[in-house]
Amino acid sequence: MSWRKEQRRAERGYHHGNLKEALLQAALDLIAQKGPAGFTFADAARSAGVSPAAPYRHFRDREELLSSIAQRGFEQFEAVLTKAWDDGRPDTVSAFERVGRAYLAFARNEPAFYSAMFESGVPIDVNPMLSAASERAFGIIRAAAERLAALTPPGVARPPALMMALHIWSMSHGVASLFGRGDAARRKLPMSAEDLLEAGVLIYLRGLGFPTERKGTDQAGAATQPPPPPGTSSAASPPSPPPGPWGHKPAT
Amino acid sequence: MSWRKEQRRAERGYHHGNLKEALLQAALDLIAQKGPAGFTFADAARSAGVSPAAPYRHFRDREELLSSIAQRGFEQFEAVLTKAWDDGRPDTVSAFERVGRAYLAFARNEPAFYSAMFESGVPIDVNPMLSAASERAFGIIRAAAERLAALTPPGVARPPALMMALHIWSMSHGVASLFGRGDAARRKLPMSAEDLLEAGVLIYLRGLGFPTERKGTDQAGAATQPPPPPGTSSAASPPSPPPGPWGHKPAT
DNA sequence: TGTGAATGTAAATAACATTCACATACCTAA
DNA sequence: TTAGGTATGTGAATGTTATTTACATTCACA
Repeated sequence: MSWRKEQRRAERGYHHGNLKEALLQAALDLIAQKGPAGFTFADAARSAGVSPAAPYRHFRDREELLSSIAQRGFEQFEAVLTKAWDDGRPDTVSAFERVGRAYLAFARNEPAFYSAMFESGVPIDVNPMLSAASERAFGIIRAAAERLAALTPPGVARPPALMMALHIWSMSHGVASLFGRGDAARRKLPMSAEDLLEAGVLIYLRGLGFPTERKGTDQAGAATQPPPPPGTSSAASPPSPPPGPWGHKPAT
Repeated sequence: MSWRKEQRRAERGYHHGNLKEALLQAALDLIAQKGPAGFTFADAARSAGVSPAAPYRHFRDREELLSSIAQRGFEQFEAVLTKAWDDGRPDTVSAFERVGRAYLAFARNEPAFYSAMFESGVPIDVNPMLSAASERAFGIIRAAAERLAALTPPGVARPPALMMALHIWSMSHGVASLFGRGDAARRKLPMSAEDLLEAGVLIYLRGLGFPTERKGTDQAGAATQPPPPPGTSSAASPPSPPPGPWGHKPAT
């Protein structure tokens, strides 16, 4: 009985009542603390106040628990991205950038989910439910890219929308993975990960022919406006340097 | 003695003679097979034909072994990138793209090193040797970005060279991590990771004002190849499609 | 050749994943 | 209401791993 943490019999009899949920939550907490590798099945059981064997009634093994967490993560991720995309309102480009920020915010706010999803070594294509959830989440990015692709100015080479989506995903994941989380593998940055990603996406979009000039702080430029050519040279003589995407706020 | 694999006493007496190297190599093989999480200290010892306690004479613990591998990985990585960069020959842009391909090739050819470096959960800033090696490797990308920054056409807003380097690194890592390796976390792609990254980098460079159809704007020797001309539209289908940024070779 | 340092071994401890026989609680059909 | 089936949790096992400790062997070298 030494494993029984704080649970009293009065509170929880022989049956836990909601063990599956409790285990998922406990695992999430443990991953947040010690990374996806550091989490142990036995620890999750301990947190939930059950014997080390109890979890096997709900998950085939440790990996299935991890896989379940990853799946939930993708579901929440999809919801977050969907909300950020907001079907392209108020305009495609600014909504697209908002998706990028939402991506990073998710990685930062839910590091446990993010690790489980992308860094836990769980194979996605083995579990159909998991890969479906992953596909749905990526579908948001892809849908946004499709809309963006339809707006690329003529006269500019345009990659397939899928490829654009993959580029954005790759850069987002790269930034999140290398610089985005506070805990593990921290690398010092002279800027915030958010600023880094935003600037990268803006440059990328400019490479696709989108006008990405910003005025003042951070409102959206309309994507349908006539292209004001990208900013004046920063090397020229700017009396008031354009507040481009690469400001220099201190990193977190 | 059951752990003694195939080693004969005649070959290796009481002392192994080169255990540290053997352990590093064994660990590398194990990581390549089963991922950085799947590798066990005991297994490495078994592979080397020594007792489970022997490795502790050479590494404080399992993590130090992993850390050593990551450090070596960064050293090899630096060498590879240095060679690819070739000090910007024959011209800065094509050399830059070659660095991108070399990045991906390293991730693909040395998945064990790459995992140890970026996905093993080893904290970089704890070990000074490790973080120094990491910095040196990134220094190559940064140096390349500096040179590139000096060439950005006037009239285009330009981010700091460091930021450019971080963008390229992020996209490279994102592509490598999400799509680059054959074994773990495989995601199906309608193109090769190499093509994906190359196209992404080209678009990014275009966003910085670089002409991606190579003409004598600022470079001495264009890249010996006819430019990957971004066709005006993906709808256009030339009779012999050039190996443009977004070709469609089947993924591996 | 003797000695200390380096290197390897064996045994022990503790934690973990996983399985299995068994215990207990819940649920439903008679 | 109750008997039995099912879901859920327990305890005790097995086998593996990380890590430590006391001890053994070999090497380098004075």
